[in-house]
Amino acid sequence: MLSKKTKYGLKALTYLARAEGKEPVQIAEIAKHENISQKFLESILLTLRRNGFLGSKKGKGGGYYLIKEPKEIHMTTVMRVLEGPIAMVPCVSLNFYEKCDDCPDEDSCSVHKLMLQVRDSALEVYRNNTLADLL
Amino acid sequence: MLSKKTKYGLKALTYLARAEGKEPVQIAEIAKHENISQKFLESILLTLRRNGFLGSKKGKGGGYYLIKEPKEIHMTTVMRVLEGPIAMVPCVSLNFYEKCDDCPDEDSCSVHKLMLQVRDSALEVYRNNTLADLL
DNA sequence: TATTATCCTATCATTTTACTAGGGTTTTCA
DNA sequence: TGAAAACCCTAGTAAAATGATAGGATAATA
Repeated sequence: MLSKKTKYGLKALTYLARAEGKEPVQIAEIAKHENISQKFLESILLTLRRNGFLGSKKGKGGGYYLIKEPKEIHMTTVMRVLEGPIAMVPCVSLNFYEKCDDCPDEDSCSVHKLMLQVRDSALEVYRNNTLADLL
Repeated sequence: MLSKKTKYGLKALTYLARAEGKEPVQIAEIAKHENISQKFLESILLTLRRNGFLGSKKGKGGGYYLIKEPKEIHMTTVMRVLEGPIAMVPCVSLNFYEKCDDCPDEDSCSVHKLMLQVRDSALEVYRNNTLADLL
């Protein structure tokens, strides 16, 4: 299941992309429009800022804004930051690889075989989508 | 993340497929070979039996066995039984559809748009794989 | 009838998730 | 200059899911 964190993060990014070129957008405004708990959204926007997706401005008239063009924001990176590994098992993860404790041989493991395909198909989707594609 | 339940279930099915044609296989044997907690595996095999994948025999010489040919066991059904919905959000689920509380309009929802593609790509993989393909 | 092995329910510890609390800090603007 | 606006940051917490265990009931076999 997609976590709410990721879901809300994607919605916030979309909202900001639609408001692009204008003034910074306040957390409260996004939270209200997208029906998200404001405090929770605050923490999500914070991680998006720390990971280079958003800029922010403090004080009155402040808020958040995209620091890249929507077409430069790839879903692979968004998903990895918000949701974590794209692979469903660590032993097929490109960026978070880990060997299974139990499994002695990956090559003969049926789970490995299947999840490799699932990972590749998900990656293809994420690679083919930027924020601009979701507007 | 793939749950251990699904992972172990897949491994058990694979094990049984490789032992096909022979006598029923005992839980203990599968648990040992695949490094799975026996009691946990017991409950998994039980749900696989209840969902029509396995047959069982009690008493001495008993155990579990496949009741279909490996090539008749599709990953879509296995995944749905063990892991639940294939979709990452209920609003794009074919078999477990649910409307989102927050989202007023699915057609304009960026999350919906993206997750629809992810679901389709995962489905394609699962549809193209039977248990026989994983051996 | 003793042994083997599945069947079944309940419980439990751990982890993750989704969220809340409660301030601190910076900027703006009257 | 000072009050209000808005982001910054850490910590905590309730609920749910997960992974596993306990303990016996039932059925088949020899």
